[in-house]
Amino acid sequence: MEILDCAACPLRSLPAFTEHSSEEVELIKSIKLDQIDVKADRPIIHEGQVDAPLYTLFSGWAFRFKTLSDGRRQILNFLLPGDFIGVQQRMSASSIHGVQALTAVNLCVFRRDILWELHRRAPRLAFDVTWLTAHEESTVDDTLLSVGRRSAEERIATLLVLLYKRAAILFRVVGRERSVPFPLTQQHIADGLGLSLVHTNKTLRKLEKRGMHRIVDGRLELRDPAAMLNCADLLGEGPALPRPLI
Amino acid sequence: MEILDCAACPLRSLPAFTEHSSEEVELIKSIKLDQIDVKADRPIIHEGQVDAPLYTLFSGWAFRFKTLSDGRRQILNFLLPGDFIGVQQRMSASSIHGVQALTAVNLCVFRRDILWELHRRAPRLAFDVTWLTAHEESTVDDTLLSVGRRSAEERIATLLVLLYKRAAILFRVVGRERSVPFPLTQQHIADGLGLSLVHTNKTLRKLEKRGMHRIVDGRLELRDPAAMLNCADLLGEGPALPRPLI
DNA sequence: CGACGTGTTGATCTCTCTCAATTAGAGTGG
DNA sequence: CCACTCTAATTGAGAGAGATCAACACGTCG
Repeated sequence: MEILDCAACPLRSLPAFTEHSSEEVELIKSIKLDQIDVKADRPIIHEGQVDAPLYTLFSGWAFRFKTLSDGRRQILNFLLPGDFIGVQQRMSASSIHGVQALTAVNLCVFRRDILWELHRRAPRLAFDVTWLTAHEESTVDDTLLSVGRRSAEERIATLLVLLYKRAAILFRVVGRERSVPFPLTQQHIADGLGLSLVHTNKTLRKLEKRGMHRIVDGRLELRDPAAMLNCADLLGEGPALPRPLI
Repeated sequence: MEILDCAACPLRSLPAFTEHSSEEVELIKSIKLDQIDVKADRPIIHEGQVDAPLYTLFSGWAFRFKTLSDGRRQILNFLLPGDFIGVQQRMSASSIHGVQALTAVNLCVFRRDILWELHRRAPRLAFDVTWLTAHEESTVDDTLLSVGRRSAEERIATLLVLLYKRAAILFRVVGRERSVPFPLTQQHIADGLGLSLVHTNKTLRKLEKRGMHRIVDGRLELRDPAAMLNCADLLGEGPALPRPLI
């Protein structure tokens, strides 16, 4: 893919995102190194990698994860367009996670020292980075609550509702379409919720038979949003809108 | 307690923390509103509270948590002196967590709009805030890995090791003392690891009988650090040092 | 002295895991 | 065009880690 001009970035024009000043866009443009493609299921950042650059996910889905030495894997959170990748690697020496493409993705690549430069030259953008970081943490908090205290049914309902909401904002629902893109395999769901693959399948099937949702052709449809919300014990937790570095 | 002069802050002089310039200290001083005490087991920030100020934990232990509507509670992470409290509340409209004192604590209170001011006037300090936020997220990441993929034994070993390391840095081990302060009840451990109280007790007891640790009089001693590390599947994950806003 | 919080232990119960086997679709090569 | 392979989804059966229920010990405190 051709390197896009940040000033014409189509992502930023989505209703989900707030405005940048033209100087800010210029700065972003000046620190953008490249724009790259990564194929589905390929690593973006290896677990333990320390010299990774910073990325903004431009298109496609990805996820952050950690693994134990015997291979058990936990997905920490899912990344959608506009999400920032690599702040933790820059900031913390310890406790590294990997990032992997879930679908084919396209990434904007930034100089790895931009964080400091941003803080010096564009406090507003730096503020946004802090915002995004804090926001990502709150997502992990939600997942931790699920994995620690919710039953398998509740966990899955929660995940489906939250991902549906995020996807619905980013991928405008066309016409009377009631479904959103949903590229996760059941293995991804299992690894994201601390469940086994088999139990994930059975639980998913149970919810589907109850008429609560349907996953077909890589799309998710919430057929009974009320029941889903109820099962998830999520009341009015509207997701806040991130301000991506784009 | 008397309001301390930031310039003379005893916390900052600990080897754990890096230097601030005198201008930075002046700025911190100027945005510091107060210094308050909160008794053990008392809320610092209520779940759902939106107008909370920002705090730095000056002394004592605290924890962040979320609860489900039926009362199930998940502790997200434990807070020790130097930790920052309240960034998420400021940044994200959704998904609020509570913060509660675990022991009696003393907190430095900052104006709630300092985040923006910091970014404008002291980029280096703002950078530190981003650092702390990212670092706190990596802590939650570790816990999520534990809760999602580790057995009860492994979870407890992991928690004990990580808390021991943090506490050992902050509360210098006196003389040939091999123990660190450890104010958590078994209920806290259970809520932090997604386990039931009973099972937490039995697992703790099992590890203790194996000679791996001892918890007496609010202090934790790792009697067999190697076995602990091995059980935790933690190899060389030295905790990075935070730069607190103090 | 009784109430309460914390820790301890035994006895069940069950949710979730592990093992195993089958189906269906997509890709590959001869 | 047809074996062959691989991945993802599916379903049944049995096993087990951890939950729940219940009782009791101990120290602190009003």
